[in-house]
Amino acid sequence: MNLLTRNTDYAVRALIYMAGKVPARVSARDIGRDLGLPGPFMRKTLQVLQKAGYLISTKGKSGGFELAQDTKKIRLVDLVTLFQGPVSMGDCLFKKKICSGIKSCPLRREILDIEALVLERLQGVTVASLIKG
Amino acid sequence: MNLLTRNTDYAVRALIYMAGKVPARVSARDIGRDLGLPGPFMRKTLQVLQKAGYLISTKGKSGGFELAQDTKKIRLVDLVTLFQGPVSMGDCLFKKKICSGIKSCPLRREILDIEALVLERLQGVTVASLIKG
DNA sequence: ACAAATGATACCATAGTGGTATCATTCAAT
DNA sequence: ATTGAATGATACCACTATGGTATCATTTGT
Repeated sequence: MNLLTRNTDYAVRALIYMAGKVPARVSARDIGRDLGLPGPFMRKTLQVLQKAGYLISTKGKSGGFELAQDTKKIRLVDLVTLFQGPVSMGDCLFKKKICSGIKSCPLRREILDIEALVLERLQGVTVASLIKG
Repeated sequence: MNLLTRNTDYAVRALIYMAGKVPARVSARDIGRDLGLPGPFMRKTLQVLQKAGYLISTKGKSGGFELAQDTKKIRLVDLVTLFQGPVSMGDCLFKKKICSGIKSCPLRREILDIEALVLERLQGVTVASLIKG
């Protein structure tokens, strides 16, 4: 079990990296090289971040990516959601009709409780707080 | 993301089912039928529980499975571990040498904190507490 | 014109998961 | 003794998510 996938992990690391970068604009290739991560995959990840509004991209020679938002506003929970879908830890119970008759399945309630805990924690973490921490 | 896999989920449901069963001995087939779950898969799951010491199995006609332990002693965290491996949410960071230089990677610390929370909760839940709840 | 960068896809390999099938073995009932 | 019903132990299959590569088009500074 893994709370973060590589995708999310790489995104966070890239954002932290970019926050301390002057000049702001960096290419995916360079980030990949500096962080020791596969360049093409990093690029795909950055494109997702761009589409989501976290980055501004510039095409052409000497192009690249730069932060579009204050790192205080980029929450870990949103990055997880972006790359891994909504944070829900009890999907299987809904899709299958196992619990159909039982309104308050104790197992499901327990899982949802834990999910709420995790969610709360993830909401409190931002890229900025990670840099400070 | 899912905290429990089907395997674990089925195991928990089967254990709850068996706890309220008289006579104690039930066949995998019957459990599957009564819970609306695939029989052969249920059987495989029960065999894992048996090997782990949670169930006693009896072969032959009118054989089946029965609880080998007090439901108070069967913790959810142990079932998760049994079917899904140790509860650790930050594996990727260790295997890859991303964090190698940085001793106290803030992202990793955050994930480990959350992991500890989840672990604590899972340790507090038993089959017995699920039945009561 | 050219090189370097992103945009957008398509593609591939691998692993985990859910599930089925098969054969051997045991045991109760007849 | 024979038979049927059950587990023990595997082997196998299908599907999906994930990590990662490759390709072609487009943009842009030099």
